[in-house]
Parts: sequence; C-alpha cells; structure tokens
Amino acid sequence: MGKAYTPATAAADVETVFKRLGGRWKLLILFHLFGGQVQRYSDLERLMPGISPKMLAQQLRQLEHDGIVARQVYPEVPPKVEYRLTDWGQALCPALDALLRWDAARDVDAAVAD
Amino acid sequence: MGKAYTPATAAADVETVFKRLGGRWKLLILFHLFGGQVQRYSDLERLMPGISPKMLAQQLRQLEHDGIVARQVYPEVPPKVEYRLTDWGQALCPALDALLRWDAARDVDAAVAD
DNA sequence: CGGTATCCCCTACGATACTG
DNA sequence: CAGTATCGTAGGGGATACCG
Repeated sequence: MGKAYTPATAAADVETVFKRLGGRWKLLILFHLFGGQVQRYSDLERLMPGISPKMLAQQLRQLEHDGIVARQVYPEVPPKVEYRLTDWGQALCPALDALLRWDAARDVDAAVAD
Repeated sequence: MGKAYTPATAAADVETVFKRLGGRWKLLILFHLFGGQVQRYSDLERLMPGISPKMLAQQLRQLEHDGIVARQVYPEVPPKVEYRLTDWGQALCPALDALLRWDAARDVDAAVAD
C-alpha cells in the first residue's frame, strides 16, 4: 500500500524534491545526463555556455550528495572526472515527463474551456 | 505525436513549472485545494499557521495569474472570496504524485543497491 | 473579511582570480 | 583538467502596520 499524506506532508515532500532539483543549472545538467549519458566536467562546461566553474562544481556536488548523480575520478594526469546518473536519478525521467505533459496541456485546457 | 525537446528546452520548460509552483507556500495551498475543495481566504489563513496576509495574497495572485487557481468574489458585506483549482490546476495532481513516488523510491533503490 | 504598503534581511547566484 | 576562494549583488521572503 502507499504512503499516507496530509496536505502538509505532501507539500513538504514535494518541496524537498523541488529543493533537490531547484538549483539554477541542475535541470540542465540532468537533461544532459538522461538516457545513460556520461559526461566529463569539461563536456558539461562546453554544453552549458555561461556557467561559471564555481556554479558547475557546486551544482554537481549537491546532486552527488543527494544521490542523483554519480562522480567517478580516474587517477590520471591530466585529471579525468566523469559524471552520470544513478539509477534513482535516471528514475526522475518519467516524473519530469509528467510535469512537461502538464505544462503542454495548458493551451489544450484553455481551448476546451472556450 | 509529442513535442520535440532538446536538453535546453526541456530544462527550461521544467524550470518554468518549478517557478510557477515554487513559491514558499504555493504547494501547501494546492494540496489544500486538490480534489475539488473550495476554501475562503480566511480558511487558508487558518489552515496555514505562520503565513502572513501579504504572502497568502501574493501566492494566490500568482497562482491565479498562472491559471492554476480560480478566484471568486461574492459582492456581500462582509466580503467573501473563494478559491478553487482550475481544471488545469487539478491536472497537476498526477504529476506531483509522480514526484512523490520518485521521492519515496529513494530508500527502495538504496536497499536494492546493497 | 480580505486584503495593501513598507521596511529589512538572507541567501542563491554571478564574476573573477587562483591552485593541485 | 578540474576544480576552490573571495567578493559583490538582486529579489524572494518575513514582520508589522494600515485600509475599503
């Protein structure tokens, strides 16, 4: 059976999710990793024009801390670090899809309301 | 067929959703209106201890502007104002459910990983 | 009853310079 | 290559007082 929610606990849990994904660049990072993609730090820097090294590192650290992104360091010279989604992180995809479908339904609903 | 997304557009669209729902009290308001519930301004104030009148009014105005909440004024003395979800707002429920199920799956995935 | 108006604060974000 | 350290800023949020 499912978990029991009150309005307060449901709202708090969704807010927790929002905080985990809510950084300025986190969603963009996620969408560059969905589908099993693996990216190096410099790949992400190139894929996200305008991001500063501080922000990229910070957002990646938080995603890693939250168990969404996995970080793998290769002890080489020069350094090489790869980022990919954890299984749980990959499981976000259908949930974000549901939000995108809701967003896309805005116009549909408005048309029906006419 | 569905809409075509690049990482950048998908991330931008989800961020738009996050901004629409991301206010400090908006989710709590939504969860007090899901399922066709209708609440007066003073009901919401009572249901959300700690919220200031400024914040309640502001969050409601933004939700109304975004087409998620409908506001109905009864021209009576004393004043009476009711809030409910629009059809589109009500359609948020399954999407937020998907996020809650993802959140609840965190421990499950961690256990499997052992 | 159902709101505005005002003031203050905090923190997420950004630019820049530097390092193992 | 893959990051820290430091400084500066804008706006979202909160307390409080007042209004139609």
